[in-house]
Amino acid sequence: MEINSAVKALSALAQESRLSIFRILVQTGADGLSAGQIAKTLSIPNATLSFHLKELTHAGLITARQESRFIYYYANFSAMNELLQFMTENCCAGQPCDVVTACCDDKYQATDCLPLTKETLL
Amino acid sequence: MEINSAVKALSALAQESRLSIFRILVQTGADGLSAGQIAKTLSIPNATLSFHLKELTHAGLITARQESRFIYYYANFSAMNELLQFMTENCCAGQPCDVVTACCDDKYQATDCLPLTKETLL
DNA sequence: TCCATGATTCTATATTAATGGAAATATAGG
DNA sequence: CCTATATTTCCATTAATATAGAATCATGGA
Repeated sequence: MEINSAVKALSALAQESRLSIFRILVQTGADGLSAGQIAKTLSIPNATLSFHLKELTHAGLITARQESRFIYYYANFSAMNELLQFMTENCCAGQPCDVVTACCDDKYQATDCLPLTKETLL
Repeated sequence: MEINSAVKALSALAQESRLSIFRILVQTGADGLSAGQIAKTLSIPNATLSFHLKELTHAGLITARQESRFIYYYANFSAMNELLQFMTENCCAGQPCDVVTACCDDKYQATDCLPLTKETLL
């Protein structure tokens, strides 16, 4: 990841409404939520929400999928992981710790650190 | 962590100079760098750097330590970890993965996931 | 005390972003 | 085709942030 993409992503998240939107999408997972559901949940006027969704989309943090009249938005987990990795890259010059950042993305989970779920916890 | 702190931290990082400053401090670790060293490394005018250092400090992401005429700045790793955790909290409603975010902080490393360093790798 | 060095504050200018009502667009069902 | 619903775009207002030269403050050595 290059710094410009990271700045775009961080700018997108550096706003209360957008951070809230992103977090509920992270918590919702792959199915996502429609714009209307988000607007209702967070009590944000439609026009304002639309503006914020565009910002998050342009930053690559969320993706949209149309289903009939509804547009479902869902978090882009690999974008999030790339951002986390970028922020913590080469932490402490590699010593005495390595950085571990992973969320919902096989690519990261498999190579760096297996997540501790109820299933994998022995 | 509450959302206002997270927004402050993200706003602080959502700027190219500040993100660069933060990253080299993350990479430098506990010793940190003096304002002058940072200014020289990143070719940022003193007044501008001072402004950005204040922003990062107010956001809680870095801390300063005076040593004679020099002021050393260093990353606040627990603030960073709190932020990472806030962003990924309750990811996918806890299924099918758990979130792992940790950097240079025993509290996080010990409980969630041991870092894979040359020493701990087997 | 005087000077050099490191860092911050002051200040003015320039740039960018947030907000939400109203109008426009798109889809689906009757 | 007409209407209801879902969402976006347009727009004007308001507010916040970035930049860096010059002045100021703080520390330590001669």
